[in-house]
Amino acid sequence: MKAATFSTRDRILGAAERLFAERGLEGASLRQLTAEAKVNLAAVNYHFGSKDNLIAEVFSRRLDQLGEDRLAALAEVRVDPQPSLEALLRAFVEPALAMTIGESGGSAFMRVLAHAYAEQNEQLRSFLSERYGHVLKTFAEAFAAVLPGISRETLYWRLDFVAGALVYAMAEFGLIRRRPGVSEKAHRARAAQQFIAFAAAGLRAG
Amino acid sequence: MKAATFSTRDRILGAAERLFAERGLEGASLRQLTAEAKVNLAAVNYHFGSKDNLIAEVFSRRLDQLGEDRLAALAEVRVDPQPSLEALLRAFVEPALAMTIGESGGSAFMRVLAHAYAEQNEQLRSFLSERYGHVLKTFAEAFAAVLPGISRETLYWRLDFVAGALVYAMAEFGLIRRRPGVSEKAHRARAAQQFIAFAAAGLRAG
DNA sequence: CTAGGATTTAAACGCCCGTTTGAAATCTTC
DNA sequence: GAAGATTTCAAACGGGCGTTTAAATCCTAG
Repeated sequence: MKAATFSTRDRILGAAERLFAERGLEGASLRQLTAEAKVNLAAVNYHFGSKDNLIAEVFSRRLDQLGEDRLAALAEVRVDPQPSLEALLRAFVEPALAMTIGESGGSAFMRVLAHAYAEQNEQLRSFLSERYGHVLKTFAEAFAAVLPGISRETLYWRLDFVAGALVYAMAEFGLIRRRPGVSEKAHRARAAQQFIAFAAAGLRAG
Repeated sequence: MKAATFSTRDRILGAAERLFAERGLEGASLRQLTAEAKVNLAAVNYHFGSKDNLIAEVFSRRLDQLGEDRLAALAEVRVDPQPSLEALLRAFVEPALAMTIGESGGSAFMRVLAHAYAEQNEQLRSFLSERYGHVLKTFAEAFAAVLPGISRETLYWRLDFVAGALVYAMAEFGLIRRRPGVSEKAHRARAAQQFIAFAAAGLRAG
């Protein structure tokens, strides 16, 4: 545990993500957070100005990365002029899954996101759509191209359902838990496979 | 506004549901709550013992009712010895939708539920599965009966996805908002129709 | 009508919160 | 290695939190 190899700022961000996920944005206090990061209480206000700014920074870091990864995966899929619906879904889902297994936080950030949704914070919501809307729009176009028989309204409803199921699944809200014998990686791979089959069928619905 | 026609206890429960949904279980304070209910601060602890007990009571009231309604709807559908998957889904979805439009709180309680999920409170989670697990189990059996080709594992995954999409849709997290001209009732009916088509296709997936 | 239990009330309890402060320590730069 | 900027630190600030208390009020049964 060489925490000292990370800067104060980075240690705060890491601890913030972990604790926000565990206890929610309001539930995680700066005192808990700075203790976990082994950093002085005042450091948050020194480096970020306020707790709210810290929250915004946590979201920006992750969502910018996730958006880039998703668009990159989509571009790769689109090398094929007529990609399958499943391939498009994979481009959407796998960067999110990779984020939740690749990092120390596990599914932490997805729970932060779920909290944010549940808190119905309008400020945060508009921040998200401003910062991230173009990614969803690009994917919506791509889905529309491979689902020619579907009205725009129906497509948007179904994308909403897909997003809901994905957050729910990735935050591990559901009944299904990873069994002791199964590695987290294998569990996630299974989740992705199940999810893509389910979502593809739902999007294609009669 | 004749608040006085409701008992102190009932006014607390009503205000609690509204505020918990707006601000989360931790975000809503007893001072805000008792002010909204036009009730003395100490009344919560007098009538419920603690804030935690009040939270449990809010969940119990709603979930007991929802569980009963869903099982009643399921029983009705099962009069037909070979009900359609869509009919089973309707029995699952419509009591939930009816709850969110019938009451003053709108989609309030669903957001309370989403908060609870996001908070990953183990105590609450086991409370939910203890109190509510039999309803989900009964539905799982019914779904299994009309989806003979599907393994148990796959069925559980898909039910998880369905639950996630439903909570997400009902809490109005998504991009789709009710348009000014459309009544809430009509909006919900459209949501139910879209959701059932999507979920049925997803459950049947190849 | 009145005694006694149920309810409501105002006030206070100790605790944790986010933020601010000004001094100490640590890095930079010449 | 001194000067100056950056970063860390302990301490304190005012304020909101859930809960408890004891007195005041209301209700009801004898």
